[in-house]
Amino acid sequence: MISTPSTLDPVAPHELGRGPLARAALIRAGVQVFGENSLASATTREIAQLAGQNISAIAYYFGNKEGLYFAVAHHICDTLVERLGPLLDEIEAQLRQGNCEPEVCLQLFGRLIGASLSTHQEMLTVTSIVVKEQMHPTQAFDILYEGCLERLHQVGARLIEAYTGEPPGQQETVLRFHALLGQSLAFRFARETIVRRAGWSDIGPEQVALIERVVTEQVCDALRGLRWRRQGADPR
Amino acid sequence: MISTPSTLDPVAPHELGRGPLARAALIRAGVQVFGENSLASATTREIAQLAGQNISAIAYYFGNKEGLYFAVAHHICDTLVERLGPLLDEIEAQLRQGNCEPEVCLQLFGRLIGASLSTHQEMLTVTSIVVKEQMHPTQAFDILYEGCLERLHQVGARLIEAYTGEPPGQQETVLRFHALLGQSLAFRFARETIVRRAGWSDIGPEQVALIERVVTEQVCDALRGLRWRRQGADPR
DNA sequence: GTCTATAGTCGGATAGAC
DNA sequence: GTCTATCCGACTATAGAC
Repeated sequence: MISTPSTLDPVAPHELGRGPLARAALIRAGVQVFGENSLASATTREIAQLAGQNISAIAYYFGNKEGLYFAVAHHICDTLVERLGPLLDEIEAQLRQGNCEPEVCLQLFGRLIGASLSTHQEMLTVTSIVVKEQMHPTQAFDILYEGCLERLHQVGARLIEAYTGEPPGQQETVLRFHALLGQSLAFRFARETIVRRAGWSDIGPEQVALIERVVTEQVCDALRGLRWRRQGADPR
Repeated sequence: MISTPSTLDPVAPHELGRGPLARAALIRAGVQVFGENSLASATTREIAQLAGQNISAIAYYFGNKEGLYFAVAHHICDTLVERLGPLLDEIEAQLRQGNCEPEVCLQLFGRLIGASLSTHQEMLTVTSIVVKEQMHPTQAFDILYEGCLERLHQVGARLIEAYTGEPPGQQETVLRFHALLGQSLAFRFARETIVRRAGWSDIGPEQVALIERVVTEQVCDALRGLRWRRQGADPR
């Protein structure tokens, strides 16, 4: 069980002035509270209290609750870009080189899928917000999609093309990547089901390692099967 | 876009008395409203209006809002069992027979994964409720899990065991099924992302057919790869 | 910039008539 | 069983002191 403190640790004082510091604290508390509640049912009172700020600070810095919500969406993008950006850069560099060895492609693909597995506490609440936006998109989804989801999908699809030799830009490839990524996302979107079925009390590092092995194997098998069918060459 | 009527069609009078009829109308409206909102932010006023019932009827039939929510969870179970039950029965019958041909296993598995793809309007709102329970389980998750999710997973895992010859009851097999099912669920849990990436305006029958083809192919390739590795026999 | 006080709204639940 | 009226708590947003 996660103990939810009534106030978060103060934001690390990276030489932020008191104003920006209050802003950051509110955003951090916003991630937490919007993760556990919907935009409508989250209360500014709780967010302010968790951030150790006055309620009116929300109006002052973000206009209103919705404004804070959008700021939270931007912060989530920053978090995801920070986490996935370097890997995406690396993959794009490889793709630009042109001649990407099949084994290298598979390995990069595995890392890409694996990187989407993270189950750190902050990632869990972030996931919760992203899922809500997937099911009932608001303007915040535009922020998430244009800020990180789109690029992740583009790079993933291009990696599939590089590995299988499919012509670029096919819709089918987009679907393929979405489905393969789903193998990984299932452990975040349908967390409780797998926790119960596997008899776990939590998804910790051991569990992540297990999941990663299984998912990587299945993803690679699926891609190998596709490549074999397209190129008639068994890569095993 | 889906136009949401301010009142649902009256519940088909399957010889229900007026009391049970009001009950059914409230549950149906509850699915709708709890699908679009969280338990906390859904309002009994809206549910009652959509059901064409008086607000007090909720207290009368279900005690309070939470009671209605649990009744909705039971109704979702009934819906899912109705949709998946016959297929699960068929698969279990095959498994009991013992000697299940590999091709038959794969075909059944494909149907199982495909059946989880449904994107009918009612299924979409049901999905929304299930996802919320996955991320923040309440007592309603017990109802969903014990009422249908568990059996779906058990049958799926046993089908994998029958196909690959894995020893029964391995945790790894549970993870495998969860991940493979994720390929299908991704199109319901992360609907908006694929809609945008593919440039669709909706996920209609054509789109479902495309998805089903891709997902089935990838699922079968993953299972074939596993079987080959376990049994050293290339099934192609 | 930060805080208190409060206006104005809304929703769940209940009492009690019919 | 069904309905109206209402109580009471909780919320957002704002006005304005400091």
